[in-house]
Amino acid sequence: MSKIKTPQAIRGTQDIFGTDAEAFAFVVETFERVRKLYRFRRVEMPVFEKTEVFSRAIGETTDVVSKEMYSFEDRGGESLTLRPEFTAGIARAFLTNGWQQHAPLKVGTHGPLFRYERPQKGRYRQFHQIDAEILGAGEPQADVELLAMADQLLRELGIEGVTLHLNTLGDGDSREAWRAALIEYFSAVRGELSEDSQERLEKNPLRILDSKDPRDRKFVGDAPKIDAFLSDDARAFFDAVTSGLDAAGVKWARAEGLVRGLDYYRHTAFEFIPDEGSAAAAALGSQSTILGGGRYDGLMESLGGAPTPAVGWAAGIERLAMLVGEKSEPALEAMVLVEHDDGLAVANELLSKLRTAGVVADIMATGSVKKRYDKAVKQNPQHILRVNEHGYHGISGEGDNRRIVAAIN
RNA sequence: GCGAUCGUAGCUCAGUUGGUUAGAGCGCCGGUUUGUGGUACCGGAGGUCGGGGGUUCGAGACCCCUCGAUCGCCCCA
Repeated sequence: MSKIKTPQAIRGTQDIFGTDAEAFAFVVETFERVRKLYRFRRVEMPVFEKTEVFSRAIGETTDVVSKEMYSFEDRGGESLTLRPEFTAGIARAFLTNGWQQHAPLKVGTHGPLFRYERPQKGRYRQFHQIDAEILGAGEPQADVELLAMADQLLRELGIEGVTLHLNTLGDGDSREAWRAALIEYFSAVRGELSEDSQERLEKNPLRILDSKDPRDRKFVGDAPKIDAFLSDDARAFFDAVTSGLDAAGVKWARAEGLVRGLDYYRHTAFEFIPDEGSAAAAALGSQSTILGGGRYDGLMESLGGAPTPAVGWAAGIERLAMLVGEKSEPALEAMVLVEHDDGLAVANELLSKLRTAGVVADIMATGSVKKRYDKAVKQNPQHILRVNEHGYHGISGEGDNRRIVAAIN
């Protein structure tokens, strides 16, 4: 018999099991419940799209597109890509399916995303997000509702010590003027910046603002602020968002340095980040953003559609699952213990009745009688139903067993 | 893409300055003793020490490469 080598899992993928899987499911279930409260409609999206959907929407120069996508040619020679995010695909669907007729359209979804990155705590190559978008809504009210939903979700997940960091990038003109000012400002001290930021100066100068490098931090404080470049409209928009949040009881903090890495963002940008020193911060390590998003009014045009305002956010399920605490698997209410194999038929009948009645039940029917009891007890059942060759002959266990008794009679 | 640490049975880990048949606990399988559901004990299976090269009389221990994990940088959810 030749030795077959077991193939190993692909780097950066996870096999989630037990209490971790329960925490994962808890996040998804809570999201689904809150989603319905806010009347976000469920959508299911393809896991892959034509590569251009992402390259055009997200931006060719972004790290996500330039070095993190899983792209391949299908048998027809077409370049396809495993989705690295939800937003671009949802925007494409909005355009190709004529969802304009439903605008403003609130949708939510969840599922796996793929990014070729170095795996790390809270960062995987196949990871999972929950996602909420409001398409075709240009009013600040949409931003407010979306953020209120995110805030409620985090509360219902029982996650504490997390703050909404909020910023505005202004409209397209504001953003460009600010960007130009930042380039001018940082170019003057170029030689003193970190190597990373010297490169960012070319590719994405906004990102210098949230650099962690002390060499950069020195200059960030005095860097030009977006507020100085906001048009009156952009300022009014942001004010409407913040006053709406206040009215909705959503706590937030202004974060002037907060920017987004993807090209399509305008106006509102936000991240929910654990407070320094909190348990959540410790649990997440350096991958600290648990929910992030913003307004992407320019995205539809980049996909060839009519100008369509939209806002959205996404949150990493793995990161949220790390914060929701231990989620135990459902308690075993009734264990049917088969003391003799001739009792199997009776046992199966009992099991059927129990489960039909909604009782969490399992069966133990292998090994010696002693082993059966030992193994059954280790699963910590609330009650044990004994079955032998003569049939069912009793129930034991602490506490109320009326549901169980009623189910089997 | 860069850096640091790490990789021994299913799991958690020991394995002294390189030296005879690689160990423990838990788990698993079998049994004994108890016990009319949580005990104690005995035995067993299971590892080409992540993989590949090299140094050496001899390497799980040293060197190189590679794969993977973990944690940072970067990026992002």
